[in-house]
Amino acid sequence: MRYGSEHKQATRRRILEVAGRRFKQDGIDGSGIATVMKDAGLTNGAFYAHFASKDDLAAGVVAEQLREQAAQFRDRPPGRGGVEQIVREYLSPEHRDHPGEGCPSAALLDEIGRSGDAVKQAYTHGLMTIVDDLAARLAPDDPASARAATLNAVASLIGTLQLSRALADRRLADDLLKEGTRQALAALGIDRA
Amino acid sequence: MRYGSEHKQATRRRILEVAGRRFKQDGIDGSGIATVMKDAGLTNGAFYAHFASKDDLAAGVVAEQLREQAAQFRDRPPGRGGVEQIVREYLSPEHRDHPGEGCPSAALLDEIGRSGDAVKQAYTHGLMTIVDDLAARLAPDDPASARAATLNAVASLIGTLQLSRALADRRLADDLLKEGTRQALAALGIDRA
DNA sequence: TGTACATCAGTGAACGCGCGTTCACTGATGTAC
DNA sequence: TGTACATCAGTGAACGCGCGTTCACTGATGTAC
Repeated sequence: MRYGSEHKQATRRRILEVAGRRFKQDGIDGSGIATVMKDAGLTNGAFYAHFASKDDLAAGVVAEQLREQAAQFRDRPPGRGGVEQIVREYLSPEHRDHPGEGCPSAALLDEIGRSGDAVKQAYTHGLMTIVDDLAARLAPDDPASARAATLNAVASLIGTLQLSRALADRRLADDLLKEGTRQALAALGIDRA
Repeated sequence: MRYGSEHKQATRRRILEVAGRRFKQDGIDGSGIATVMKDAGLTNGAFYAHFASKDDLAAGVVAEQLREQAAQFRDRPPGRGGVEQIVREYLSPEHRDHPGEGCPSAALLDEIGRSGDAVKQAYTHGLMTIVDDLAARLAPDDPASARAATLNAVASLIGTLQLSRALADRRLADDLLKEGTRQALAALGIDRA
């Protein structure tokens, strides 16, 4: 079946999207290609017309997920107000309870750390784009100076969300999100009015 | 072959130990039971004389790893000085480069978040023991008051180490560890002389 | 003290299953004449 | 305008392999007599 010229790209995008959700829910190791393709409404054989290997897919997913996250962050109100909103939503119980729709870093960070160079490169580039965007909001006159502190704050957010997902005690997890929000806003120099 | 009464316990401990190293290096999903048993000098069939399932092993590994980590932390100098030492070693390039010998939280946190209740319970109990020990060092007169801030600081340490492992850029990863150390010590109220 | 037996940690083959990957094939569509 | 052909995204069966788990069996040792 031959399709229009934009059809294949659309399919590729659909695979990346459903794979992103799957990977974030079940892990990369925990997700099979046949399942991903079924989610995309296709059969397993079609996969290799779009990606060279599962590793290639993982790199593509990581890049695409961070691109989407960067775009979502850019849609927030400008300046520090937008950062405050990002932090509060990031460390919300809703985000904790829906990893499939949430941050790729929180869901996949230690698997990315164990992955090959292609995945790590894609991750590093994607994350630093987000960090630079945030630094520009926090220190518009000299974003470079805020880069290190921003990267560290991002690491804290990721660790806090992950930990809140791993705790069996709901109250403890809720308290951690609240304390994390307070500390993150303070570390970024955002004080509530 | 029948052995002395303490033999089986020793074998169980050996399996937990090698599984801990494997899991931290390759992930839980990424480690097979046959491989773990071979590492322990046994064949696959013997596994089920010690554990009910792979999940049961995972819960045991998580508990044991955190017990060991708590013991290591208790061996440090007393009070805040010990905490400073813990933070500096935790966020060292050596720790980043040897996940198999390092912190179970940093290596496994998002897999633990996806695990069943038994694993999460074991994790929560083990981690809170460590957090309470640290809080007692930081606020000997009222450890309960320091609990939330300490838990949050631990989350930050974990996220920072994980992120430094996922970055493809060595310089960036090194800088993150340094900035993370600075911020962690400040957040815990430990100022250098 | 010497012998027969019970115990049980560990062996190793086998189970069904899903994995990542390959490949001969299909068939709807765009293109050439 | 109508027909023949080339294209190529997607199908679905098959590949070898390692997974978690089961189980009949082994054989060195502790125990009973």
